[in-house]
Amino acid sequence: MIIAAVLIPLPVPEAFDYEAPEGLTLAPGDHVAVPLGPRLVRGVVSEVRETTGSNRRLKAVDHRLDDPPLPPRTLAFVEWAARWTLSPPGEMAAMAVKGLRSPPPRPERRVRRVGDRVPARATPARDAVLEALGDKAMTGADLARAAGVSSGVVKGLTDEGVLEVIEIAAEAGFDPPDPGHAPATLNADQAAAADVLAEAVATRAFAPFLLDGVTGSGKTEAYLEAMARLLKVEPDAQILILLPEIALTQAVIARIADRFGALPAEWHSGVPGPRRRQVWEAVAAGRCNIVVGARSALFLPFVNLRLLVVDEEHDGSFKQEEGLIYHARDLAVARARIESAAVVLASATPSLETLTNARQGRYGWLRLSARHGAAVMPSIALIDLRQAPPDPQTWLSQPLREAMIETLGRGEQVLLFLNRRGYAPVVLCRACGHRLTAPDTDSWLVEHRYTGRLVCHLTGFSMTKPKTCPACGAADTLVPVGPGVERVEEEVRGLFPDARTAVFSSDTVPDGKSARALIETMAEGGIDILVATQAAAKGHNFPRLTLVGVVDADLGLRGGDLRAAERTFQLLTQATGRAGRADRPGRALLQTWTPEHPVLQALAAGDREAFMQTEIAEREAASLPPHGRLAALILSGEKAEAVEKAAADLAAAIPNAERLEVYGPADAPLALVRGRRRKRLLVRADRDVDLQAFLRAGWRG
DNA sequence: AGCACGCCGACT
DNA sequence: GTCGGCGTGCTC
Repeated sequence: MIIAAVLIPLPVPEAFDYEAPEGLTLAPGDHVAVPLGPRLVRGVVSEVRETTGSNRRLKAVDHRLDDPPLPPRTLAFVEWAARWTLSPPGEMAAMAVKGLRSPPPRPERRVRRVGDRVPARATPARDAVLEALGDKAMTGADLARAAGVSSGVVKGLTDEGVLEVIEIAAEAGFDPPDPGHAPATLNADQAAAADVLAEAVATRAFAPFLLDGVTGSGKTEAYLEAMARLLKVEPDAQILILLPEIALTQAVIARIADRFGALPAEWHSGVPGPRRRQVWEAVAAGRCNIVVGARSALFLPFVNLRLLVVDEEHDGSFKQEEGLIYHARDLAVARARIESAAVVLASATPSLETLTNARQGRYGWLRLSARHGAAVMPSIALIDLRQAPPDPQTWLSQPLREAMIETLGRGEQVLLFLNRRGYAPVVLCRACGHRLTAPDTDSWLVEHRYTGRLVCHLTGFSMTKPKTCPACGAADTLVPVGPGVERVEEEVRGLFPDARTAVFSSDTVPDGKSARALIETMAEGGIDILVATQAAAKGHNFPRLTLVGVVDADLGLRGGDLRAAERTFQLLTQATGRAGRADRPGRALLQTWTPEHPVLQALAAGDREAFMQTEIAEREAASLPPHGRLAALILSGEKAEAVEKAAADLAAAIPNAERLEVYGPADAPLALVRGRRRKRLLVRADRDVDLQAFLRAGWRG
């Protein structure tokens, strides 16, 4: 009997076995419909094997589906990723075939002339239609518009048999890229990096790289050149470029279109379903060479994947934290290994993990030192707020204000960076000290003045600001505490009433279109002072921007997160890197209450290496990642005591084995979400311990 | 994830 | 006396 193991989109730990019915030949990667309880579900065959007699009665596969099968290496990657992330393999497989959920785009209906048939009765309107159409094929609507008549005339001619309707498959849009279309001139560093990459790709062996270069050093040109060389020799090669956010895809797509004279495929949650199917099928058929996408593009069915690029590899958005939990940067490296491909992790501020891999020689290290063109790195200085405190209820110190005056006086632009949306992060009652929080969640309500509401940034809950304190009932005692971008903008308007100011945050710029509009206005000099969150920190070039003021450089350093220092360093490097990109020197001023902090010292000195060294040494001393492994187990439930007990029982049940410790339970970072109490355990293990295997065994036992 | 079975309140 | 609430548990 032939048995097919089938991955089903269920939270079960393994594939289900089904009997392959007589006459149905199945292979791994095939899509099948299988009976599950009372219904039929879609699944992917992961394995086919022969057995003699079974100890268990198996149901039979119902039928095979007509979709292009998952290529063997894609399937291998899916199964590996499920094991690595401790996820149900069927759910990983479902993620890889998500693109097949919608039908392909509807074919376009066009009309054309049937032979030389003429209408029985000619009218001026009909003549105009036939004139406008000629021997082309057009959509009915276009034709009516071109002829200046109503669509009824076209329909009449069609009904009479003078015109016929034909269906044309919607534009597939996967033109082959032309590696020679518009080659860029590279500097020595870029050329060297492209050389190494191109050679590595040509060997068809797994080859991971860190592409390390400051903002503006031309990382993109370097990897585009490597892509061009690959495509020149192997026009069938496939390349995947992963970006941390959808907002960045348009810029990269434009660069690729310029360089290769053809649009790459785009893949992320914003792409409509029918188009997704088209891309999926084209990738599976090898008809599509370049894909630009967000993390889920990692699961596309490439058949000849030769190069992966993870741009801004340090970016936290690569980590998917809802539903299936995975880190796209880590999985990209795994996929490259399985595909025997090259993978490039590109960043101006690499993650400690990647930097450690480069230092220890596991990854090739490609360094781009020069900033492209004549621009120099901005000079960075700290403003010690203890020496120059802002006035009460204001946030800009005297030195920063003076620098703004100078900059504006030269007709240049200022960016004030504060990674905090809204007007004020906290609302307090002056009478009783009560802090307003969202219902069933212990996160603060953030005041937003533009919308006049109090908003929970975690759940999206919002309410109008109450007149009286919900705790003590006092009237008009609720006061905003601390600054958000809106409040800084208010201060700026007071200080510089004649300057044109704008706020850039996910509230003022909710979608890609408005973001592009605001970025364009800024780039053209239509804004003097931009107050922005991290939404504006990356990837944009403002030629007249010469001063970046960081309102609260200490913000990210509070709280005991493992990566707080690293993230702050990366974010502030990005933000300060906005200053002075063209021919004008830029400078950055960081307001801080703790100028002695190593992160701020390293930023001021422009010494990434020193900071990373210290940080790596600290992690090493504590055997924390990347020198050890760390897993967080979060338990949540309605009743606080029950969750606490379960967490304590679990902690006690985990043996404190050799080279492995359990910390906690303690309150999880979001201790109360939607009425559910959350507790967290941390499991730390040495680097060579198979933490996944340990955890997998743990929750079965 | 569905969709079952399984024990306790208001209805033809 | 039944219809139905959603609480556990299984699906090859």
